[in-house]
Amino acid sequence: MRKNMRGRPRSRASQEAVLRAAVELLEEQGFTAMTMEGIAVRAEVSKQTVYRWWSSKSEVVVEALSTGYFPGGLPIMQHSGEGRDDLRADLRAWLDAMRESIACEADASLTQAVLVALAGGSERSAAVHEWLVMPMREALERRFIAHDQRHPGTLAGPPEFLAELLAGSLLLRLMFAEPTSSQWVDQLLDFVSPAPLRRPLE
Amino acid sequence: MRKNMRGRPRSRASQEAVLRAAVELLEEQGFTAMTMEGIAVRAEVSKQTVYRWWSSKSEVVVEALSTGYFPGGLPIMQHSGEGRDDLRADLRAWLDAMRESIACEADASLTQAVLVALAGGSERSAAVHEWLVMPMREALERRFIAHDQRHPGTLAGPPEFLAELLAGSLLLRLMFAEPTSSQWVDQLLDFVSPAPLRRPLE
Amino acid sequence: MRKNMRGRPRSRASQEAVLRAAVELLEEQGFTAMTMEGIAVRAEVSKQTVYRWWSSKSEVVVEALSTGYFPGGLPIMQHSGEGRDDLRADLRAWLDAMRESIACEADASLTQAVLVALAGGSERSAAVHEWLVMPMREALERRFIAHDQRHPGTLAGPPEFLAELLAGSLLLRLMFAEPTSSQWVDQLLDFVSPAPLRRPLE
Amino acid sequence: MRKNMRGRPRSRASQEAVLRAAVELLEEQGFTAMTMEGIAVRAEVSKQTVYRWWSSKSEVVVEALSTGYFPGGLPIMQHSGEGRDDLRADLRAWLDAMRESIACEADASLTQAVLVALAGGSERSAAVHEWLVMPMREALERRFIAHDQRHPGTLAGPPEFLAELLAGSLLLRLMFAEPTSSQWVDQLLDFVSPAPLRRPLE
DNA sequence: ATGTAAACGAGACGGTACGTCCAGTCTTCCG
DNA sequence: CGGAAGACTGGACGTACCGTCTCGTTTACAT
Repeated sequence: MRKNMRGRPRSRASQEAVLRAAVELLEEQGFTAMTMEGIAVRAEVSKQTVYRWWSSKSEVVVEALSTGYFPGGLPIMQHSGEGRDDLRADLRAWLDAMRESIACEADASLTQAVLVALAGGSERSAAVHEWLVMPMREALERRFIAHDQRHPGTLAGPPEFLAELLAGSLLLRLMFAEPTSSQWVDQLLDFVSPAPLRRPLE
Repeated sequence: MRKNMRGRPRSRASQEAVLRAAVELLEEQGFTAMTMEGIAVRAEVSKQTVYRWWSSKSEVVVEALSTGYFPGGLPIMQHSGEGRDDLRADLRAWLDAMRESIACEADASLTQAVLVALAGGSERSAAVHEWLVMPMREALERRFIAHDQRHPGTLAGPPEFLAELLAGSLLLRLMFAEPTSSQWVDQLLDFVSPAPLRRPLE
Repeated sequence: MRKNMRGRPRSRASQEAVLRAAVELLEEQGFTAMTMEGIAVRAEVSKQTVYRWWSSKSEVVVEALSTGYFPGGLPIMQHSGEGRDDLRADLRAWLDAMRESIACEADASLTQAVLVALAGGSERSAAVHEWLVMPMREALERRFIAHDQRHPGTLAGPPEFLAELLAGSLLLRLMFAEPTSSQWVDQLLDFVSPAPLRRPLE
Repeated sequence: MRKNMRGRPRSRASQEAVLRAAVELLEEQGFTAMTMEGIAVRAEVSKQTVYRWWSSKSEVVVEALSTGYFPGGLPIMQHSGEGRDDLRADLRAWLDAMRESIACEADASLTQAVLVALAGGSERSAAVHEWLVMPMREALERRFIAHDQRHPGTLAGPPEFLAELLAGSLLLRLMFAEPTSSQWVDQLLDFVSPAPLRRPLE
């Protein structure tokens, strides 16, 4: 049984041009300053075509960001490798990357843009939460769980809590462009995994 | 040396009416939907009078919130009293209050509104950070410090870190209306002060 | 020599549906308010099919009206019959019918619509003139000529002039929904044929 | 008792610029092609200012025309002068002027524009009738009455009828750009005032 | 008491973007 | 190929606020 697709099919070129334009303008002007009209002009597409597929600015932005048009994206926690399992090193690498993101104008404005995008209503709120907050939280959580399995009892608390606390703190700092010092990172590392790297020294 | 104050003095009534109107509209419509024009109408004041004293919507909102026109405000951590010093009980009380705030539509939308208000520029960002984030963080910090002085070594980490992590996590949950369970609160308590209140009982 | 007619032949059903829809919408909404899109929808025909055969709204309307889809049409002057030749009676009958048309909302708005349809350019102007003005003028003229042949010298002026003046006056009244009284009709009759029917009575 | 006029007064400059722009565009593009947006741009006025005072294109045009922004206007019947009283000469002069108007592109398109303007509704219809039809009719009527008083019994009919018939015929010819020959004018003169130039021959 | 001067209300102004509508064209599939 | 469906560009629509600008009015201090 085939599906009967009458009428001119949706133009992939237009769709992509809009999302690309949205990200460009988001970086250049920020969420509040960018306009639907501007997106259409930049994408060389009629305004009607934008409104046909997205009903608001935030919908365009959310789709653009959540389908990978975000140039780079926030740093995600990496696992150090097969044989190695150095949580402390992995965390430090990630926190350093986050430190750059916080200092980076573009990243900060993108985060703010996303926040503004969610201000409209709870539907959007959920989308943003799923796209911005959850990935960071989950990446951290997976890493913590892995570490906990290999070195039981060396974490300061349940993996999901550590993940949530860390994510919350970092996102808030990102939002307010509150820089993180290397000292702060050290303290954080000690806090999350106090034992594993200290005990050997004893 | 006297200051020469010619001309009609600023009307306190107008000033208050504007701030009151701003808060009302913030609750009713959210930050994005409310307008300077709407504020003027609601306050029964001419638009020019609003612009004479505040140059933008976010300035009005920030002043309104930071001078106490915020109806209620977020719960703040209380100290259990002179003789007593039960961190666990104080934290639980505060976390329960936060749980209600998170569930409360008005509080969540106000928090979102405030966060959005900062999206415009870094000047505002600082004001919001100072008004919204710092108070929570500092209240927690003070409490943790007090506890640490009485019961050294029983905190899971440096007071300022615990404060920041907790504040970050809670604000993020508030922002996204992510509810907190009592189970979650229990785990959090165990996490923050694992030993001090339990071990002595053993 | 046969003409080679390849492909699917033009659908008569579609053509008629379009013209019918055009007249319906003309009556319901007037010329300005009706749209090509609306015609297509009402006729249950694709927009392209409309554009394939008519290049503009006024073309559709003009064809619809000039091929008899006009419901009713303006009253036309009748000849009283073979043996009889009462110009005065015929004129009175026709003027009474026109009086009703002028009072009739639908007729007036249709006339206005047709006039508006010509506003675009001179091509259309000619078509409308031919369809709306000429018939009335010619019917009157024929009648006046017939009368003049039987009763020479009893008309107030050359037949073609009387016809033009009458048609002009009546169409203008129709256009502006300016009602005609029976008194006005009397005066008009006296004016057109002052002597022929009165003097003999003296 | 003074009238309290609060608020910034209406700008006469803007008002005039809009009406002037409307007439210019009417001549250049015709009624259908001109747009509210175009009027605003041409008048160097914001679109909102146009809509503040006129709710539609036809309102602007009608006001522009009825307050004298019409460049020239249709020719009006003149009285030949104090001592003289030559209706025939006056009529001939006016009909010659009308002949030029009919041939003139600008005049014809203006007349058509006015017609289109009235198509919207009966409110406008009345305004147009008052501005376009009545003046012509009344000027003719006044002249006929004057002539009738001096030379009773020399007119082909009641002054008001002659006026209406003439106006109707001429306006319809103007509308459809149907030219008038000098021969036609002669016949018309004979028709309107059969006696004055005929009787001497008797 | 009488200026003088700033704050006030009212509201018009030039703008910008909104979100909708329709004109025409183009692209795809079906009969 | 004709026709139905419907996406496309383009541009005007009428509205909502923006932030600025006159106005006439009010209110307090300074003569």
